[in-house]
Amino acid sequence: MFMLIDCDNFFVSCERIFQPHLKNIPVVVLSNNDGCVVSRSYEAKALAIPMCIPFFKIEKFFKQNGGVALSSNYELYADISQRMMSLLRSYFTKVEPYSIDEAFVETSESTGLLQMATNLRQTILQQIGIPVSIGIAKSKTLCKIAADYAKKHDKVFCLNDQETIDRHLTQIEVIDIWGIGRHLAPRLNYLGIFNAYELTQTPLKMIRQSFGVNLERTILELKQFPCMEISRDETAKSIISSRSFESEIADKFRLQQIIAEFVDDACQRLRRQNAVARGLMVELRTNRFNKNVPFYQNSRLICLDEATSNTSRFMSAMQKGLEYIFRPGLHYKQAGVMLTGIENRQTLQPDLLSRPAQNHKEQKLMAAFDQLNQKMGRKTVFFANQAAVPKPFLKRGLKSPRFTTCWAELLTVH
DNA sequence: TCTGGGGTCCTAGGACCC
DNA sequence: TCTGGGGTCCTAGGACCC
Repeated sequence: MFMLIDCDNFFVSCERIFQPHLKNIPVVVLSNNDGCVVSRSYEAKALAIPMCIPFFKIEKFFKQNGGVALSSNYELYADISQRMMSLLRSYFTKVEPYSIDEAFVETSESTGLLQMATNLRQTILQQIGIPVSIGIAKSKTLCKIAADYAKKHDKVFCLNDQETIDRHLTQIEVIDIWGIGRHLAPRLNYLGIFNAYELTQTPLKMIRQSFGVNLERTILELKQFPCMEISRDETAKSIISSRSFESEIADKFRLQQIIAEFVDDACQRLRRQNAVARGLMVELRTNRFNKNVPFYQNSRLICLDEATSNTSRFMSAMQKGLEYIFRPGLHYKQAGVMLTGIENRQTLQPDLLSRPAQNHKEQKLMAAFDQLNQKMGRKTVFFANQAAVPKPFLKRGLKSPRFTTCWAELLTVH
């Protein structure tokens, strides 16, 4: 059996751990640049604040109704998430963190699961301080449906008896099924398929032919035939670091300095996973909401001769890629980099022409680099194409302190 | 005025091989 | 007029997720 542990209103719940005065009032957390609403308390949902709405569109209404908005504090959320994942790992051997606020677990137990989940929920609430909902079923897709139901009712729900499943599936519109989005749903509706039960009654052969293997799997999962395992692959397949800017940037040098920060960030994350990457893609975008000038978006993938985690190799690749895609005169609103072709260092197939001694030296250099920055503080050492004191390019005026990851911002009790 | 930042997987099509 | 059959690998783009 699978269980899905899904945090309730995760970002808002994280903020409430250290700021109890935020309880029982409407709270939203905003995306970078305080752009869009990305997490809502139940009180905010009751005000009919939609997910992902640009904040400026509802700011006035929200504040008039006593709402509090916060900039996103990803360091805090990531730390709380890690605590929850490690708690789950202490109870289950098969744990798959699916997103920052969700994890699938697998258990060989088949009875007493509802009680187990209820206890787990209590433990997480007590030890981490986050309320969760738990769905239990024979497949991940059914777990998703069970967890959605749990969220609205008793916080823990098990879908394992065929009659209950069929009854539930008739209530679920196809758009609300995990794996069916805004493009597939209308196509299914056109064929007269509106709810999840109707979908399970559709011939698989036709689905496979017209919609591909993913939808076929989804249907099998709805019929209690698990098609997705718990993934234990800890190494990411790609690492992205990208941002929109508060205001547009036309200056190449400034842009290059900012993208260097993204490269540094992505490479640090790469090394934390004990992995190496073969390529770097750099991307630029102008403002897609500005109707007065044409939208420009371009990216370039630079492949390295050999997989590495040495930041300087990726810095050169970035500079090279930027030359291809930078157009003078344009005003850029967003930039980013992506590391691709990532492999774990342990299982890496070495290059025939590689120079082990050189690689070893580079590896030691980066280890020293990371250690210095860890011990002495961020940016103690940095690359020459980065700014010593980066000029901020993000709007984040409503951010809470990094209560758990920064000594200077610890919670103080008066 | 103001509009996020991550990820995964699959498929189609092109270039190439014998 | 008519032009095989079997592959691999890579990339771009699309669909989905949170």
